[in-house]
Amino acid sequence: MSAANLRARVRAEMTEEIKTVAKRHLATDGANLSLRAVARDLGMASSAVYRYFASRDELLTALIIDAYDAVGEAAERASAEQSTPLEKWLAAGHAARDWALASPHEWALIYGSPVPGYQAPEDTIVPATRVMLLLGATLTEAYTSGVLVYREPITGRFIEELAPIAASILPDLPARLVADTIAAFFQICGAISAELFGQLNKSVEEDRRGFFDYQLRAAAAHAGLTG
Amino acid sequence: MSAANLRARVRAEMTEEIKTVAKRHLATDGANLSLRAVARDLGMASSAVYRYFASRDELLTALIIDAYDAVGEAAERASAEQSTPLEKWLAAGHAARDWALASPHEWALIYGSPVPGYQAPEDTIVPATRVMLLLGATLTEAYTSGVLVYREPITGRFIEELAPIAASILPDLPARLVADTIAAFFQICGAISAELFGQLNKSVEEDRRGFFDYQLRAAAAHAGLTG
DNA sequence: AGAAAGCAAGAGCACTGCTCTCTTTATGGC
DNA sequence: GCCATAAAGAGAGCAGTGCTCTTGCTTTCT
Repeated sequence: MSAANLRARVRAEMTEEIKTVAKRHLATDGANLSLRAVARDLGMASSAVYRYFASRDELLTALIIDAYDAVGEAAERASAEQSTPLEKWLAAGHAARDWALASPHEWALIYGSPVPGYQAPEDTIVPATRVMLLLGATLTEAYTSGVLVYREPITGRFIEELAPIAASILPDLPARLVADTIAAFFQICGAISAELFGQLNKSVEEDRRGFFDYQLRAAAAHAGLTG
Repeated sequence: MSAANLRARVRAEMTEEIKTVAKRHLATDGANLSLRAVARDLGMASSAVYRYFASRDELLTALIIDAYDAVGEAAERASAEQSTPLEKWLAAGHAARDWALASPHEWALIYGSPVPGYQAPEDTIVPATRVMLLLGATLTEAYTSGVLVYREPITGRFIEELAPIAASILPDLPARLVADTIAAFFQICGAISAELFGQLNKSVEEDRRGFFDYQLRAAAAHAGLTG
């Protein structure tokens, strides 16, 4: 083992350990993560943590990236186990919801209100689009295979704005379906956040999964995916 | 003026003044409201504020109630100016979005992630449902007047759970349309939050209103309201 | 008028993010 | 193998936070 790599490896392990403890704190104590408390749990001085993360915001950013990746991977994995586009769509949505229910504070970190003065850095936007791209890919598969009933193109300034970006990210999908992908993603996030943040106060308690499924299918149907 | 009422009136004015300053701080400094900073702005000791609000959470709760009322009133006012159900629906949605764009931090307070250990008290749930009830009333009008094309009832455990509450809140609406009302409300909140919290990173910049309108109409159409 | 209640101020506690200085330890060139 | 250098940790300290407690003062009620 080259001695030169030892420092770097120890540093990487320490960084990971800080994130792990921070996630545990997030899960138990909620969103107001205390750097000092994390340091205390690790048996080190709070100032030492600053050797790894320049600020509390930087630690949060790292956690946000991990969270995006975690939901993304959960959705992709669940989706991959299915065969038809609608099944993939539903599996992805339910996987995202399951992940959110299991890690509510991490969900709040990424899809709740941004932390006080926090400004999302560039590093976060790529992992952030992972779930949305999965939905888009599912629609693409349905569209190209003819399973999806495509109504007609729509017009509007937002469609013109969207078209160039759409062509580079989801090249085989008409602009309307790209708009539908984004809208569906927002709808799904909205449904999950609403459930998680207590918006459906007692109106549905037992079969929240069923209600979410209804909304998931509605979003799919609006894009023409009825399976 | 009875001297007995003087105290109460002064107290009410002071309470209002604290809320006003707190809202100003919220608008400029973001969500991490500092009670001490508010007190400083009012030229009083921080401990004096505790005569009016038992804790920071209680102040936040008061601001949350005001915010719910403000969106609710904006939506109701805009809706009342229209004549057809679809027009009312769209007006309510756009009014909510306009309010959110004008008061992003207050929107975050009510529809973003709940503050750390914050648990919504009972006082907030009535004003919180105001916008949703408006959507439900609009659908009721469309349904009873025959403008709405009602497909067929659906089944599901969540519908059974919903039915009794639905009957007491929106008595003239079939359970399916109550579910659609809630789903539409979640979708609209999701669309607004996503736009506000930066989820549509540069994909749509100029015509965000148009994209929101598309989503609003999609939610209406799913309930059978095409106007 | 006197007792009771309401209000404001200040000090203080325990906590936070963050910076600075000081000491120890590991690394890389000679 | 030695030694300057860079990295890492520890501790003190600053300015800020929510909240409590005690101390006075003022208004209200009896």
